[in-house]
Amino acid sequence: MPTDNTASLCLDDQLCFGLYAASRAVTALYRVVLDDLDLTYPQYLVMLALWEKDERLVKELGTVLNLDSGTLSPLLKRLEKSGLIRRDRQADDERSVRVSLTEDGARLRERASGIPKIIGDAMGLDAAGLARTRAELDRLTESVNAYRQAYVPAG
Amino acid sequence: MPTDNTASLCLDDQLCFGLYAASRAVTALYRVVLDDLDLTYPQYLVMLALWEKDERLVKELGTVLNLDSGTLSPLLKRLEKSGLIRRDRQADDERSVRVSLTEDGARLRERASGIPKIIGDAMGLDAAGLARTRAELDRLTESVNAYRQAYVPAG
DNA sequence: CGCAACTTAGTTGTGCACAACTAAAATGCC
DNA sequence: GGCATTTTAGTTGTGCACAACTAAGTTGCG
Repeated sequence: MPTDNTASLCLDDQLCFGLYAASRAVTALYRVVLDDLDLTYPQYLVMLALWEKDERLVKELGTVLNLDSGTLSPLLKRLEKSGLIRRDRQADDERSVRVSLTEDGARLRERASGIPKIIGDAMGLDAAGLARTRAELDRLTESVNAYRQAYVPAG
Repeated sequence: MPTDNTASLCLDDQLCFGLYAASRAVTALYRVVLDDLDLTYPQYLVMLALWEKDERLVKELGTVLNLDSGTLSPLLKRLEKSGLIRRDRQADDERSVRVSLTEDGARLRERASGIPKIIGDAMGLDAAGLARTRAELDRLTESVNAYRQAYVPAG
């Protein structure tokens, strides 16, 4: 048994592995839940963002979800192909692409309305526990990202 | 502002998105840290498992890391190609493949010894915070996995 | 104006994850 | 022994993530 968890090369001790495992477990649950809507989890996240606020630029979606165009472009193409979104070049700035919901895309929101409750139940946390864990993870994400920005290899 | 976070179709409120973001942030940090060792994060996890206990069956690695052969087989092939591990069929059970460290693979452990501290520092948590968050995530993973096992679509 | 610098999407290539499937070996039951 | 069942790795195909790059449009500065 290591005396210092923060410096052990042991799988079980590491928070990062817990994070990796938890994230995959949640995604696996989303997979079975979203199967009915024919959405993947990242696609669901894009739909969430659009249900919250329609007509977003690709750039905007990238900022909100922390994804680059290398991930978003093909994903959005698939959502367009399945008829949930439209993509059109902005007239006043031909570089930008505006993503908006189709009728089908907007309608899908109702069918998705029960999902947050399912996921919440599965996590077995009350509202306070959810908020607290979420806050902790947000803090951790920010801390790790800040550290990475400042990180210089072998320094 | 929604009155019930557990049932809102809002991106910012959802723990699962926090989890997804945190997991990707940590992986991104590992990417720059592991660049020096020419390992990806999942490859590093396999090496961790082998440093802890050498000579593991593929099946065993799959259990420990929660990965199936569809993920592990090509990953192990890459580790073999880069000279860090060996793979040989078990003599007494030709179905099984035993994965073991090469000299280079074993030696790499020393170069990796500083990594847990870097990651721990980046997370900005003391030992108690790390242990607590880890325990919370483990509980969450188990709860979500149990729920998924029992989940019947539209039920 | 002219052109370099920047911004925005998209493409290409690599490596996970995972579902669905295959192949081969071991097990167990008659 | 014979054969269905199970176990174990591996293969194939899809969809993220992300680095590196390209293409096209916009901005800003001389």
